[in-house]
Amino acid sequence: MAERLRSAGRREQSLSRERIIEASIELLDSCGEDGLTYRALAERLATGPGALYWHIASKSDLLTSACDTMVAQTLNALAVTTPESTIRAVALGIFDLIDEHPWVGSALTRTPGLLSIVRILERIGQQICALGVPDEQQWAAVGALMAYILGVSSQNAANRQLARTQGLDRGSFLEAVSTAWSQLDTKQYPFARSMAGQIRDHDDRADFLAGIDLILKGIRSPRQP
Amino acid sequence: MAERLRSAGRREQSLSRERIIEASIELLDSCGEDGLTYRALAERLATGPGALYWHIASKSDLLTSACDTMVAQTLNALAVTTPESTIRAVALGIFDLIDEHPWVGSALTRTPGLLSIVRILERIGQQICALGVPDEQQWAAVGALMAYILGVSSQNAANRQLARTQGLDRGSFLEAVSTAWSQLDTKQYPFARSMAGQIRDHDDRADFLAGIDLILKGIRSPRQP
DNA sequence: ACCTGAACACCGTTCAAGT
DNA sequence: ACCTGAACACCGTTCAAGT
Repeated sequence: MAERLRSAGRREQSLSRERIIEASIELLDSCGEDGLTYRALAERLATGPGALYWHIASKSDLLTSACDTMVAQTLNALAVTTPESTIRAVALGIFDLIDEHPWVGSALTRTPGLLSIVRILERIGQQICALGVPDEQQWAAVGALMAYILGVSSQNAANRQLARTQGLDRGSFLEAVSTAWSQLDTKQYPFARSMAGQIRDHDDRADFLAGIDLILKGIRSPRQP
Repeated sequence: MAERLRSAGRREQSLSRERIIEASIELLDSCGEDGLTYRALAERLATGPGALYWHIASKSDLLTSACDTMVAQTLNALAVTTPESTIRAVALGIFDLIDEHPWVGSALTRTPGLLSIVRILERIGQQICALGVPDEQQWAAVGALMAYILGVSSQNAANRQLARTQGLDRGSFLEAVSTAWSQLDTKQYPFARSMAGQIRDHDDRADFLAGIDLILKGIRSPRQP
């Protein structure tokens, strides 16, 4: 990646890839995923939509880059300690990132091969190696953790977004889900019904970590008997 | 400007929710997620876009219903045997469903609270109960499995879609990813580099099942020492 | 009740024309 | 090299008007 001049002291910044991505993140945070349009972005940057195409290849490029900026920031802020607690820290870091910026979740799950994905995978992979997991089991271990982290985080983000769409806060939303589940047919949905109560009071973050520990336990435990 | 040459196929059945969903599934399968538009759907059904709104509330409703139809079909086709092998069967059933119909993956992960999600959760939950998992661990166990199944399946579907976008078959796509990873910076990405070789030859389905077994192992193993 | 199709209010993206 | 803004080819959705 060729570096450009970093003398950013100018008062009126001219358009640049960085500035566009920065404005995109602001727009995504304030208006959600649907709020990011070239027209709104152009207005915010006091330019025309066509100008953006000089710096950004497409909307997908824009979303991907914005997402990668956030992920890189998050990962850089983490301290590295023991392997297992580092894995937990990475997991929680991504969970919180997506919780606060739901659009990161969909960007992350929609486009594979993303640099962001490799960044996260690398962090976790190094810890899996440090744990002494045999070579041939490393891929499965990292794959399971990646899928779980991205899967739960995105699901959580989607939940919040759905709640916001319906104008509910977290409590009322869970209450509504709980009620809906408790009214399911007893014969067809006994398990979902039995979970209805737990849904209402559960702590997303704690449950998320419990799942991570479950997978770590599977990774740690001896080979299948 | 373009004259309509297509003699609209006569409509033998009158419009109905079921017929619209059926046609949507055909369209989604043949043209992908972006191929489902009200205009294309209306043409296929020899009607106008407005007519569809009499039966379907919105596009989101349409996608959700199409997704639910597929999931219900898939789950109904599964035989129930022992708890663990039933969980594996559900997991593989969803994996294959999403592999063959990638749009199901994004519909499933985008909209939570979906009936489809409850259907899958119920099937898995019943098996978790049958395994004798203590009440207070059931939610974490089911949550981990759900997240893993939906996460990996959707990631896999996204990969295939990306490959198709670039006009590559599965082999060439994995080859490309493998090459990209092997060219990453050694200092920054040692783990991803070391996985580059394995990526090329790996079997998605086998890896997916390996992850399921990893989680099942975690569920089975005794409480944290 | 159900269908029609034009119209509305948007999109992402392109491109001749400017500086 | 970089920016402008009108224009193109689409969207989902609505609605007066038909049967």
